Amino acid sequence: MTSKKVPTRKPRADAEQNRTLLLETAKAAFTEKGANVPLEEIARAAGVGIGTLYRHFPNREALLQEVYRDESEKLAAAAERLIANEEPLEALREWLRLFVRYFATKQLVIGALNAIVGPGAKLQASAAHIETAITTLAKNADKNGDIKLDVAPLDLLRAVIGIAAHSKPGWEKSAYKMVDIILAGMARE
Amino acid sequence: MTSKKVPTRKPRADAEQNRTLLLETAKAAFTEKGANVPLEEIARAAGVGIGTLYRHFPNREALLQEVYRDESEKLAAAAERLIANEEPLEALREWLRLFVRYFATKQLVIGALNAIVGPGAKLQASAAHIETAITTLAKNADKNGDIKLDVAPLDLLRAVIGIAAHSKPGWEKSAYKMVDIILAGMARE
DNA sequence: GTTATATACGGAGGCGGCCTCCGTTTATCA
DNA sequence: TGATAAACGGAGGCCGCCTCCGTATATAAC
Repeated sequence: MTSKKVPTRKPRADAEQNRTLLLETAKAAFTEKGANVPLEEIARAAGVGIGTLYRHFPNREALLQEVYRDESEKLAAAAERLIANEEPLEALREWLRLFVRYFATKQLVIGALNAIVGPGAKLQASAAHIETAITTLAKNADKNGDIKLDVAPLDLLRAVIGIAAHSKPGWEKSAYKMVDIILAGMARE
Repeated sequence: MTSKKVPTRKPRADAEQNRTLLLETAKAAFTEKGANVPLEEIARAAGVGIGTLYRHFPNREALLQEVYRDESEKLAAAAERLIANEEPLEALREWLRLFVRYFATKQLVIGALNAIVGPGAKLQASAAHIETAITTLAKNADKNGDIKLDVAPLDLLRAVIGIAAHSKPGWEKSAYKMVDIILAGMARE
């Protein structure tokens, strides 16, 4: 009972084109104007009807997830690389900085992060990647005796995001410092 | 050039009544349903027109500010008391916990906090109280050599709020832990 | 090529929230 | 008991979300 009938024919070319086009347009729009751009504006900019946008992405979160799927995958990959090549604690620290940087250079902030780290997040695609990454890194550092992990790994991100969400201009600096503070605070003496 | 003509007569009684009524209603509504309740719903619940609500409070933030002015003042008072009676570091820690508790028991979270700690916050009433409180406490602990204060005091709140904003059920626990972690991380060894 | 049909398109329109504007009502004061 | 400033209320404009469905078209079978 997986897929009813499968007399399906090949997905239409125009559909796939539009999908891609929408993703590109959306990415630009999110970067430029933040995660709350009216979806209708994105559709217009892409030259398609609003209905088409919604057919491809049932809601804003879905669109955000897809748009930042790349980034999430890169972050996930970075996590693996760091774990392989660095001391656990430094791996964790470096990854957190990477996280900050990724979302500093995009105007990603709040909206998108809600999709990833928020309460409702259906742990899909990007969300899952991010959560796996931070969890692995944190547990790794914990097992290695570097830190005492007595908060949920995601809470580390949440704290950092708190900074991102509220300070406007150069919040990365503050976020970096917060990373160091938090790691220092979790260190086993 | 302070106040043009002052042939002003006494503010009308019904106006003041409505204002108070609105504040009470709003507080209940915010507590029950979070900071995003439709303002029209509040107006309706208070039995006044939407116009009246907007005349008294030009926007949602203004309303939130007023509603939580009490709490802010209490927090400010607590800060003074703690500074007078506790070791600087413990004063800071205790106040941060108080902060968490205050906003845990109301459904305050996100929306309201944006008004206080967010980028646009016009540093009005409550916002000013809170900022003064945390700044004083932090600097106090810094001068006493307990911590090395190399982030903006408000960033401490922001990190904690980050937790509040994303974890649903018992986020206070996590927030408490984060407070301890952060303070430990800022400790001078 | 033609044709049948599943697939995709577009945008009108319903809904709901924000906020303004202004005609009506009313408390205050002389 | 007016005259008048103050306050009220809610209709309506605007905007964004999202759905629905009539229309257009790429695909595949012939």
